Amino acid sequence: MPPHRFARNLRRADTPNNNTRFIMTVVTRFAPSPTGYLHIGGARTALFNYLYAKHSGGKFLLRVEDTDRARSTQDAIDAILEGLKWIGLPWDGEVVFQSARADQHRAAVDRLLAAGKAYYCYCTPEDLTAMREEQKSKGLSVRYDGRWRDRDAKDAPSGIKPSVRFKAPQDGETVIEDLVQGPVTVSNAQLDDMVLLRSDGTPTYMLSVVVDDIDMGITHIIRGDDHLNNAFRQIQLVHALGGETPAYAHIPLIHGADGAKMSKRHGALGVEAYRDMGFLPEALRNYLLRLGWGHGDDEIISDSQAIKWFDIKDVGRAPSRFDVDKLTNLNGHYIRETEDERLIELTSPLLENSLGKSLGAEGLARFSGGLPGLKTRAKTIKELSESALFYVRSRPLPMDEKARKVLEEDDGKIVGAAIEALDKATDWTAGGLDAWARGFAEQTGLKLGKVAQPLRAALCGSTVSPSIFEIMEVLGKNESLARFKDVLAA
RNA sequence: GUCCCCAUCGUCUAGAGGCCUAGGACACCGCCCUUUCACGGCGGCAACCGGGGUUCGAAUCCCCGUGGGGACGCCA
Repeated sequence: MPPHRFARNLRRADTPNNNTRFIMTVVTRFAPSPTGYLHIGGARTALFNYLYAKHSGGKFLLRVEDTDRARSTQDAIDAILEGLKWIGLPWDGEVVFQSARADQHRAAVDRLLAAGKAYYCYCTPEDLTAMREEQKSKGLSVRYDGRWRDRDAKDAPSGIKPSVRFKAPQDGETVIEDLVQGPVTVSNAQLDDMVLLRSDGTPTYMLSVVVDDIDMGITHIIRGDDHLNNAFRQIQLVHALGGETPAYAHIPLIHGADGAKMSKRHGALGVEAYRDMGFLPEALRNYLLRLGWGHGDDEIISDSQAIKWFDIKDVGRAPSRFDVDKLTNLNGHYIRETEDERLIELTSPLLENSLGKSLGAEGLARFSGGLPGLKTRAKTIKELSESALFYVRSRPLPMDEKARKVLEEDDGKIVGAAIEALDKATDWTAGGLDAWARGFAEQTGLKLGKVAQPLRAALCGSTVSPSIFEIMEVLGKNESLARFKDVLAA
C-alpha cells in the first residue's frame, strides 16, 4: 500500500509550542458481522469507538462484515443499522459493505502471491481434520503445519481447488502495543499460516479486515478482546501488505450476571429488546459507558461529558458483569429527566395497545395531566405505561386483589361519604380535595391513610398510585364520582 | 492440551508507593419525609484472592500459586 494513501489522514496542526507538524486524525470503525442483531456487547464496542473518535475530533466509520454470505442476512443488517440509530451512535460517511470489496481483497492476495508472501494450499477439509485429530491425540497444539508452504506447484494434485495461505514469519515474535492491554507478545512459532482466500476464491475475514482497515484509513482498532489473538496475525499481514500498523485497543468482554460468558439467557439481547423492555437509549449509553470505564465518582454522564472525558487508555482490563438493576436505576433517572412530550410519545403506543383502541383527546389529556405524578415512580417506559393505565381505562375499573380487600373492609362507608360530600364540592383541585380529606379524617377520627386507601382503590383499582388528590383533579369531578359509585354498585 | 489476558464491597467502579481507618454508585437493611408507592434526605452492612519478595512504607511494583476469562476454523 503506497504511503500517500494515508495522506488524507494527516492534517496540519499547531502544537502548543508553535511547532507546526503533522498529526494523525483518528479514524475508528465498528465492524459487526450481520449474523444477528446488535447485541449489548457490540453496542458497547460501537460506543467506545464512537466516543474515542469524537473525543479526538476524528471519524467513526461503519463497516458491515458480510463476507460469510451464508450467514449474513438483510434482516440482520437492518437490525444492526436500526440498533445503532436507536442507541444514538451515528456513523460518519457511507456504510462499507465488505462483500462489495472482494476485488480489492483478491488484488491484495495477488500482490502477496507475487511477492512470495502467500502460497497455495491443496489440503482438503478432510486432510485438515485428520491433521488436527492427530495433533490433538499427540497432545500437540492444534495448528496448520505448513505442509504446502514450500512445496513446488507441480506437486499440486489435480482436481483440487487450492486455498491461499499467508506465509507467516516463523521466527521471532510479534508484539502488540495494545492501548488497553499494554504490550502483549507472542512467539511467531505459535502462529500458523492462515487462509486468505478460500478454495472457492472468496476472501476470509482475516484478509478482508486487514485490507479494509488499511484502505479505510483506520488508525485505531477498538474491539472485543476475543480478537486479541487475531491481532498478531493481522499485524503480520499489515506488514506484508506494506500498510501502516494501526493502534489496537482490545476491550474486555461483558459477562453475564453469573460471571460466565454473555449468552442470550443473561442479557446478550439485541438493543431493540432493551428498547422494548422500556429502556431509554441515553440510559443504555450511560450504563454501557460505565462498564469498564470510570471517571472518578461520576455516575450520571451526559453525552458531551462522555466525549470530553472518554479516553480508550482508561478502559479497564478486567471483564465486567452486566447488571440490569443498575441499568434500571439509571433508566429511572433519565425518565425523570425526560420532558413530558417525549414520554407521551414513547408511552402512548403501549397504552393504546393495552387499551385496544386509540387514547383519544380525553385519554391523552388525562395521561399528560397525570404524567408529572407518574414519572417519578416509573423505572421503565413499560412501567410508566402500566402505571398510567387506570387514567385512561374506561369504567368500571378492574380491581386488583389488594384493592378489592381494602374496599371490602370499607364496605362503602368512606367511599359513600366521599360521594355525598364531594358531590357538593366547589373547589375541585388537588389542594381543595386534600383539605376536604383532612377535615373528614379529623371529624371521623380516622387517620388520613385510612380515608385515602379506599378512595385510591376506587379511583385506580390498585393500592399503589400517585397522590389521589392529584388523580381526582386530573380525572375531574364527574369521572371521579362515577368511579366511586361504580364501587358501591359492585 | 497449547497460547494469551485478567483479579478492590454481591455488582459497576475510584485508587498510578505514603492523602486508605480503602471513596462513590447500584442492590440490600434501618430512619426521616409521607394518604399508598415512588422520588428525595440521613445512616448501616459490605472488598484490596493467597503466599513470598522489593521498600522506611504496597491495594498500588516483582515472582509464584489459585481462581476466572478468551483464542486456537477454508466463522466472523
